[in-house]
Amino acid sequence: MTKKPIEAANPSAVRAHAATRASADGEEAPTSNRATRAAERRAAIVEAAMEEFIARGFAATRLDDIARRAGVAKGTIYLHFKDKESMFEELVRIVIVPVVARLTALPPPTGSVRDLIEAFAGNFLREVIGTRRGDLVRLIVAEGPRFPSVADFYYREVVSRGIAAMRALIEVGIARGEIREKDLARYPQILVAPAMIAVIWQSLFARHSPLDAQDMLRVHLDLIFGERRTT
Amino acid sequence: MTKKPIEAANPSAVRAHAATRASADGEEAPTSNRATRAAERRAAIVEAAMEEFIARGFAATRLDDIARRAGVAKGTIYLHFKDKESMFEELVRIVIVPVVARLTALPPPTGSVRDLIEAFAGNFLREVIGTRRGDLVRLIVAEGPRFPSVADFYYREVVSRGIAAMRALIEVGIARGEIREKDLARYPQILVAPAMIAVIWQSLFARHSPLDAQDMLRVHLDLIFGERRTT
DNA sequence: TGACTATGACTGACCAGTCAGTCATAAGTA
DNA sequence: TACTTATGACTGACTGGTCAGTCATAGTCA
Repeated sequence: MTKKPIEAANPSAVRAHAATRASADGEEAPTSNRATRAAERRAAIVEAAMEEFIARGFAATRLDDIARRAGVAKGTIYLHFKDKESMFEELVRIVIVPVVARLTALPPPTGSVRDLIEAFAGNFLREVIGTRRGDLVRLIVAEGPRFPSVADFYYREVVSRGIAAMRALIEVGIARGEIREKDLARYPQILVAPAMIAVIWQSLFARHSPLDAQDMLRVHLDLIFGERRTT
Repeated sequence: MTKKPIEAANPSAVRAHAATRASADGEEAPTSNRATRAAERRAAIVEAAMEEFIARGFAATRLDDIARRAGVAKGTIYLHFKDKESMFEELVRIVIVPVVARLTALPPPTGSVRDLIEAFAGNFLREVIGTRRGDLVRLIVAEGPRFPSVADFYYREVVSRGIAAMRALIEVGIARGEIREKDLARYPQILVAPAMIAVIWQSLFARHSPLDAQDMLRVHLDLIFGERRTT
């Protein structure tokens, strides 16, 4: 059943193997510690899986491709993840959580609400819009209906928190007289909408007509807070 | 190769056949005209395909399922469409075109810019948000990167036209003094963003927390045009 | 050496696309 | 009109290829 003779007669298999290891990434030092190695491989798999899922979507992604890209055999994937589905679900968690953590680590509440929101938007711009992470958001929108657990997770960890945080900020803004439109507190989605549109625009239409997300967000904040004094 | 004897001995084949025809849809009158029949079937296939593609995405949709849902044999699909991919592409065209046609058939330009935009938003709300068509938009966002032709079509027929139309309206609004924020004309996306968010929200998060899209759009227009006199 | 980790050939399920055959209807004929 | 022949729309069993997941074997570390 196995092809031992052929393999024995074909040392290139070993060479190819070693080559894969070495060439997968230029940096990979042969870390001795076992746990470290495992963690590195897991990270490589996650990275590769994200690339593939973003590029092809869940159903069309082949585990063979993920394995090849990660410089790992297919079986290895199954040492880290139960199956394709749970790999996708874990992947989303693994990638989203640190982003949320970084974004919610807001600077101390100094200055105006507008400054606060501007700082937040700046982070979002840097961390999400036009990055691999932005593509992940699009992927969640795409696969959400087929992965209720992913949609639930995303709603719970990102959307509901984000909405709540924005609502709190808006309420402060209204109390301080920075924001006129009182009903805005009922729809924090309006505050966030252009940022989401920017994310989607960058992955779908950037090559038709590029979008200056930063400038657009500025205009949007002008709309909400009134024109800014030209600082 | 053929199973003539078996079929001859098995009249159920004929019965099954007739049954399929009759039971496919309760309404199907035995239209006599051949061309009419063909058109009906094509429509049934398109309808079924849309349901399946929306529910499962392109890659995970089985043509067998589309055929069953349309009450048609798989082979029949290939009489109408070249293959799965071009079926998907044509499908998007077939469904999008009439919607655009209806939405761009604007009422005569009476009244304020705000009234115009409100009428448009009302149509959009009725025609797209929370409907099967809205799900199709989500599907385009999802599959766009893998179907450049679909993304291109959508950009050309829907996005660029929509943006241009909105920009024109905004410019009139600015000229007439209805809209303060002059820079808005540079980013008509901001005007449209909450509507898009509503579409996506309804397909992903409606069950977590329903969204009153109509009210939200009203608030957003208040933001742009200023509070409305309580008519 | 013994336990743990990694490999990749293999299996079986699944599915897009095909095509030989059927049959309702249209066209032709008397 | 009534009867025969031609057409092509429609069917669904079948094929070839693909791919998730398995597992016997090989390699590695402590």
